[in-house]
Amino acid sequence: MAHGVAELISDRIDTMPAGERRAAQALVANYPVIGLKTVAEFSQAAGVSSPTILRFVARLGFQNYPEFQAALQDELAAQLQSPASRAGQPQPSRQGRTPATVEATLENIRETFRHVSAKQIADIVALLAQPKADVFLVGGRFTDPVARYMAAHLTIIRPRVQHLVGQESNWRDRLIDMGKRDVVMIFDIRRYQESLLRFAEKAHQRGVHIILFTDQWLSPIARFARHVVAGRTAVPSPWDSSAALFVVAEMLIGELTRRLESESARRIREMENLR
Amino acid sequence: MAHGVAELISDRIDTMPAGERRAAQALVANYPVIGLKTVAEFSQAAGVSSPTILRFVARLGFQNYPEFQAALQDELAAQLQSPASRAGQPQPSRQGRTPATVEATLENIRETFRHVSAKQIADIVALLAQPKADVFLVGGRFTDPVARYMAAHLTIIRPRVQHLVGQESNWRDRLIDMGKRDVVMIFDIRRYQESLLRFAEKAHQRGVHIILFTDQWLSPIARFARHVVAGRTAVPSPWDSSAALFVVAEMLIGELTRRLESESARRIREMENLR
DNA sequence: CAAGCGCTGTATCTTACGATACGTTTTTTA
DNA sequence: TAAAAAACGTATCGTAAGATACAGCGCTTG
Repeated sequence: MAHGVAELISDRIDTMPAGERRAAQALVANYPVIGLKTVAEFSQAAGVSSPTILRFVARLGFQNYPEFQAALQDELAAQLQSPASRAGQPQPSRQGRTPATVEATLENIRETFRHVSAKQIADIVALLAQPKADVFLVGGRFTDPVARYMAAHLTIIRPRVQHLVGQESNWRDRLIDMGKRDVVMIFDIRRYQESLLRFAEKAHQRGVHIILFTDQWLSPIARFARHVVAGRTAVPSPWDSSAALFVVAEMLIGELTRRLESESARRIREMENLR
Repeated sequence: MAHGVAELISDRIDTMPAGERRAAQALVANYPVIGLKTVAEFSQAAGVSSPTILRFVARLGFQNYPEFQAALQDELAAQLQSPASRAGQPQPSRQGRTPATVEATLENIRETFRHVSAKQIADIVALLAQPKADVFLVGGRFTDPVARYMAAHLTIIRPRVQHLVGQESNWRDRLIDMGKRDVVMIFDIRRYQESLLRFAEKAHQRGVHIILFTDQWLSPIARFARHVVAGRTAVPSPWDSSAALFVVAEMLIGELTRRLESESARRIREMENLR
């Protein structure tokens, strides 16, 4: 039983009363910096009183607060001196602690962006920046939340954003509103959904710009798409990972916000006023 | 002229008298841990007297010793969050190709998992693995899609999963179904939503296990939560990033699936038959 | 070599930080 | 449901830690 403070906490957090557990969680969330501050600051960050902090460190086995801080400092000193934490080398220690799926996800994100060119990003952002274009978003069974996430942000920085929800028939009815200068963003990873393919084909026939977010094996919708972003989805798990597409979505939101800076800033200000 | 303390020192060390220079060297030698200790300890380690230490920090431009320590702590907090900036040098390799927000997101994910213990994951998975427990998910303005994503998967591998949608009043009506052995998963990052807090408080009063997914500054809901997962959300963008929480969600889904392997496999097979 | 200036340490003071006693509220158990 | 136990926060206290005044010493310079 090593005496790393963090390990002490995860060992004993179950036996702690509510207030002390809050202290523990606050410390873990910003480990270890909060513990180096004064009791008053620590207690405020954790939302409890000073005595609760002191009872917390006492429960961890320390005689007093300075002793607790000394332990954190020693730990920190050891950590900063070990060359392992330098460079970008993968930490040997905590491999196995982090599930393999997370490691794979990180690599998926990196690999995804290796295959997305700056020009492609610029082109997509340019499409989305057109103020007169209507923008529609739709996704599949597991990817629709990503579409929803993107829609939630887009709605704020520009007008005419619609997330298509519910049944396929609902989407189809919206086709009537789509024209040549409009944009549809479709999220579709395997197993690819027939309904999305049918919808994409009809949208394509109306001349809409289709931006497809799919996996590396490319949904058949790629056939109709103006832009295709292929995210890596494979992880050692029964499920595919949509994390790479999620990060792509966030990145596009950020880039578009920058591009529309002046206009969206004004728009956001107006929104605040309406509250 | 950034005010990194280390840079300040190397800038001004030449203009310092002998005693203060010894202080500077001692600090640089075990940077920054010595500076976090008391003036007395610092002075002893440097082999000078206390007032010399105080004159030293005054020369660096700090009004008093606590202010100096606060600067070190802030620096440390920033450093621990993005080891990329370790040596102080900017990233050499892939600048320009990958947007900075993506790099930050990758680091956020890594850092998030650095603060999540294996035990905590196991505990949460154990809660979610109870077949008789009802599981509810709810999120805020931008995080609700993450809750939805998780719900979409959970629904498949276990029964009694419900995503709470729509108005706050809708959620409240579901409180009636929640009991001591049930679980509520809440996603809440700043700006924290009052409505979620109110809901969490009432759920807590009913004895429900609350699992909170928040940012590193901890939503006030942490007060009521049995488990708190603090994801890093800061990116160089006007928006916060929920990607780390998204990856946490995927990881939990994967772990739970493994845990429920036999049962969920049977369940999935039955589902296939129903198509 | 002597005089002046500046740096440093000792001693003292003051503040604010950690510790604790106690009353109130909450939770648990009979 | 009531009684007992535990936990939490408020208010207060003692002390340790940072700040300062001042004297001694060394170093530089004329």
